[in-house]
Order: sequence, then structure tokens, then C-alpha cells
Amino acid sequence: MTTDTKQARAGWREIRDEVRRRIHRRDWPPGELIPHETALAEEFGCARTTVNRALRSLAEDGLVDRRRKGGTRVALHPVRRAVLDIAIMRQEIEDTGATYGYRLVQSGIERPPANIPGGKGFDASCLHVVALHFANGAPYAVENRWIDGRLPGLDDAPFERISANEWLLENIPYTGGTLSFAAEQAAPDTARLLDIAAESPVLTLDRVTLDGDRVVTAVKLTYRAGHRFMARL
Amino acid sequence: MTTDTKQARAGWREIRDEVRRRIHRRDWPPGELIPHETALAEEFGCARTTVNRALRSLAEDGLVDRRRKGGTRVALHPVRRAVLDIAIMRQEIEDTGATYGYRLVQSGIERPPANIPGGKGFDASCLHVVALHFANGAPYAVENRWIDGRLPGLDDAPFERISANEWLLENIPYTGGTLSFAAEQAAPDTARLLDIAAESPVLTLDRVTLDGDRVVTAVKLTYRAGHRFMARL
DNA sequence: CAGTGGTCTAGACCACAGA
DNA sequence: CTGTGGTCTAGACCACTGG
Repeated sequence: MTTDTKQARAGWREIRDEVRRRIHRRDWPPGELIPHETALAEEFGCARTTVNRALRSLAEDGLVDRRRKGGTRVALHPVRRAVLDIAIMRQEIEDTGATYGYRLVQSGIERPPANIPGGKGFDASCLHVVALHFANGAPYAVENRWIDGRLPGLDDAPFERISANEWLLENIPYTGGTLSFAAEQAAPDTARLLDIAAESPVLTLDRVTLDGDRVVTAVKLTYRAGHRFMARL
Repeated sequence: MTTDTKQARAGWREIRDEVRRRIHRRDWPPGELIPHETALAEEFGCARTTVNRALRSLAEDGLVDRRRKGGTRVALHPVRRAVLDIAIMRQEIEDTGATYGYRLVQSGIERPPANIPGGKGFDASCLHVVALHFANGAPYAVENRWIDGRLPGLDDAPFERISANEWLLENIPYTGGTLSFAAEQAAPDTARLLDIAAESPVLTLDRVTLDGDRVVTAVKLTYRAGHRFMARL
């Protein structure tokens, strides 16, 4: 070709990597506007679509910000984005090679307290379920969950046998939600369920699941100290 | 057309949502093969590229598995994928409206202990840095970090003024890594730095950063109880 | 070997937001 | 209003992998 001596035509991954390199190398410093898709397409000798694919990928990684008419800028504050896979509790335990166990502790209709994450988001009365998950017969985590009382099929859900965790994930659609981690001292009843001393540190995970802007379920999972949540960077 | 009365032509988001709906509705149960891109493109009356975009998106969310020649299958184990944005510590603190403060506690060349996450991955001697981050003058988190001693520019890095966190993120490229959360009882010296009682529960975040298969840095961040890490579902 | 997803193209139109 | 990214198309070739 008349262009260059490179062996293969650039694919979107090559373009992504090259742009990333230039950003790291400070050719395009943070906050700086980088060339338009059209310009880059010309430089790399490819279709604009291909450049778009590359830049979109970088935007998803948080390395650049893109706005119509505003162009593409290097992100001011480099952000590392970690991805955390959240499996069903049974899966999580069996993946470690342990035998999974489950016990329903309590279940009933209640009004959710407003002080739990997402608690203010519930429209109506809720099903409150407390359950215990076991690994090899030992208490592994306490599940303290509030579920929108109007979900279809909820009355027939067999929470004596299947964890709400599992039933919801497989039966109720959702569109998003939030999740947070914290370290706390175990509350007395939680400590008793987990069979640990009352002041022990525990790792808690609060998850609010939304369908549109409606709160479907809010759950607090409490793990014994020593449990680790892993994510990929 | 002979097809339907819908007002607008389907975009990739609509197709993604429709497929998601069918999966949730069990039209296509877990493990099942779903129609080819070509078939779906015909059904939705759009180009194959558009279907591809939709299915790729679902694959990134972990809802389906795709393999060349093997087709697209509904994932066996539904997984929720949470995304966690990890900002620089200073950013993290200033975003809460607080004033950021930083103090270097200790710095020196040491051999990393093998019992830290990623500790076995270091080839050579390391720079060991301990620092304290403040929010509004109060201790916020302890940073205990090991850095590959051969990184370019490391000798000149002004860790008395800028946190290693910040310097690394802005100067050293990386390709991936792992991250884990746990709850622990504060170690005595950590508790002293954080100005909390020695047995207090703390939230720890261990991060190992890789460039290729080389460990660039391993860090343990220790936060006081009550700190929350937030993620989007 | 053949079927399926992966990617690229050249062109087009649209939606949004900056000047 | 105008420039930029967002998306769609129709067609093509490629890469991988299951049978």
C-alpha cells in the first residue's frame, strides 16, 4: 500500500492500545481534547466505526470522557474500575469445594425500617426474611433481606428450601442497583447466628436491587471476619 | 412491512432488553442455545451488526456465553457483575466535601514478606511505604504499600508530598490486577495511626497491580469501621 | 470442513450540546 | 446552527472451533 510498512491493518484493539499509550505517555495530558474520530480514522487508515469502537472501549474503562459536540477528553481523574462477580451464595460456597447448607431463620410481613440502605425506596409492605448459609455445616453468612411484597409469585416462593437470594435472581428481573461494603462489630443476634463472639469484626455487604426506579429488594449479608471478596482490576 | 406496527425501528438497546426479557421469562432457559445472530436480525428486521451489538453487551454482563461456531447460550449461573470505581485517595476524600491531608510515615527498601497478597510475585527488592491519609484532619486510612524497586523514576518520586497511590496511578502503566476486601481487627500500630482502639473492626482493601505478569505494586489500605465502599450493580 | 461469532468498511442519518 | 459522537446498514472477509 501507499501508507506504511506495518504487517497488518489496524484493528480496534490496536487503536485502543495506541491511544492508551499516548495518554500514559502524556502526549495527550489529562483534561486534554484528543483528535476527532474522523481525524484518527484517517491517521490509522481505517473506518471511523473502528475508531469509535476503540474510543468507546476506553470510555467504558473510564480513561476518557466523550460528549457529543464536546469531543473526547482524557479523563481528569484516572479511575481504576474493578469488576466484582457476585454469584448466588450456594455457588459461592460450592466453588470453594465446601458443602452448601441453608436454614430459614425467620420470615414475615413487616414495614422496612428507613435506616437500611434503600429502605426509603420501598413503596409498600415487605417480606422480611432472615436466613443462614452454611459451608461444611459451619455458619458462613447471615442474610437479612427485605423484599417488595407485591412481586409476582412471592407468596408461593419456597423460602424454607431455597434462599431468597437464589429465588430472586432466577425469577425477578432487575435493571440495576447499588452495593456497598463495610466492616462492623457483629450485632448480638447476628453474632449468635454466626457462632462468633459478640464484638467480633464482620464484613457486611448491603445490596439494593432496582427494577426501573422501584426497589425490588434490599439485603444485608454479614460474613465472619476473614472472609474475602475478590474482584478483578 | 409485513412484520409489526411498532413505531420506530429497533435499536440495539431494544434488542438487548427484549432478549434479556426472554431469558428472564425462561423462553430460553439457562444453558439453552439461543437463535443465531442472523436469525434474530431477521426477526427484528435489522442488520446483523445491530444484533451483534446487543448480544455482545449481554455477554459483557455475563448473562450469555458466546463462542464461535458454538453459538450463544444462556449462562448457567446467572451472575451479577458490580462495577467499583476506585479513585485516588485524595479524590475519594475531597468528593465527600472534606479537606484532604497526607503524611508519610515510613519509607525504605525492604524485602516484601511472602504472606501479603501478591508478595510472592515480586522479582526484586521493593520500596516499602507507609502513609496516612486524613479527612478534615482526622485519620482516614492507612496505606501500606510495596512497590517494585525497579520502576523508572521511582527514586525521584516525592512520596513526602504525594501519596504513592497518586504517583503510581499517574505515572505507571498497568494491565490488570486483583483486589479484595476483608474485615479485620486493627493491628496495634495500625490502630494507633488511625487513632482507634486496638480491637476495633477495620475494613481492609488489598490491591495487587500487574503490568503483564509482573507485580508492580501491592497495597493494603486500612479504613476505620463505618467506611463504606460503594459500587454500581 | 463448515457454521458461527468477530470485525471491518463506506456511507448515511440522527441526537445532542457547545458556540 | 453546526460539529461531534451515536448508531444503523448491507455486505464482506476472517478466525475460531465443534462435529
